[in-house]
Amino acid sequence: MTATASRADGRHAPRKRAGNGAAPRDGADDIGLDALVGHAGYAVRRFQIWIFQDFIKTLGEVDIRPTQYSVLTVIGANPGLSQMAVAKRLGIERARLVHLLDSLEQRKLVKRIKSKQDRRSHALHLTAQGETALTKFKRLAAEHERHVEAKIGKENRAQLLRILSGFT
Amino acid sequence: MTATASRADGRHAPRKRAGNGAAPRDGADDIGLDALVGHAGYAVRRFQIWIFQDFIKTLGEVDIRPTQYSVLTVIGANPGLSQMAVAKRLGIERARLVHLLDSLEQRKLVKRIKSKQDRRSHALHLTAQGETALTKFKRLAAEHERHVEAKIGKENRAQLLRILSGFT
DNA sequence: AAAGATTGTTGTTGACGACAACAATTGGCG
DNA sequence: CGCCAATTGTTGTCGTCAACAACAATCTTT
Repeated sequence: MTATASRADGRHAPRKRAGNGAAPRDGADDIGLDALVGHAGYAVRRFQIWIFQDFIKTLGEVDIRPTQYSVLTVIGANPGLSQMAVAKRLGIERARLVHLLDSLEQRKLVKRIKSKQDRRSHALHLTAQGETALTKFKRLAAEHERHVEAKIGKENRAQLLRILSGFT
Repeated sequence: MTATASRADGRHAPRKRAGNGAAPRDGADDIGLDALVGHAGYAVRRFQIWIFQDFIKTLGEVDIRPTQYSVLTVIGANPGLSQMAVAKRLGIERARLVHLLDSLEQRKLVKRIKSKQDRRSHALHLTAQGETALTKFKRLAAEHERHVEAKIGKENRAQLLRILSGFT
């Protein structure tokens, strides 16, 4: 055999100080992402993780997660909606919404009222407690939104909302 | 009971044709999101769902998901990294990376080579098969990226990448 | 050499999306 | 009218993913 480190699989070395083939580099700081940078999905994923974590932390004192907040907001703005309508509007599976509403109803924030027009469906309403609570949630959500501004800049946040306005 | 649909909880109607209190509106088209619009997190979540679904579909023929793609890309660009380094760089739990690598190793795309410097860690490399496969994956990923451009516009995509460049 | 930290691994928990099946009810159509 | 298809809420399963906790093997520090 030749002296050139076998490589029985017969491929060219990946053009980047691949070296001996068993030398782990740690650091994790100077690692190039190369092709990964330039992928919109990757950037969006990382940002979405950050933004959700900040939301969860900022609304941690009231124990409200982003999805719960969106449900409460939609019901608050459109009382009487059916579960199907809420699910469709928010892009949530109606099966998933069942559990979300179970939780929110247990916490006395939401009521399911049996509709008389369509006895299959429920008309969703905020309770009195739910409305006052939502006011507080909105205040905390606004605080979270300010964190976003502080992170990416007021101008950039506005641009972001404009660019993604088609997905709401 | 009176004719006014009880409302024993005694609250004012939430200012929007709440009406009888048990009238579900369907449609799901003309539902106002009100406060939800204007939340960066909501727009980003919806967009992220869309973009991932397109990625999964576009790379469906090769059965590669976004996270798998990111792992392959980083390893391909930085051969010899340890699992810890990859996990830290991509913001993945090292526990999660174990399963990801199990899968990729079964498919002969990645090799775990026991390091001689630090016998706790593994040096990660693409196999020959993995390198040629990654080339194809990148071509499909570029196609996916063109879908994104078609969806939000070339200019907006560039702006998005610029705004979120701090999260890569 | 002993104590503490790191690496890979296994396991659990909980949120979440995707599906499938089901009972009750409604609506369409012959 | 009566029957069949569709809709609504519900329950359940499966797979992905983040967050922890615990552990053995190994390194590092003292």
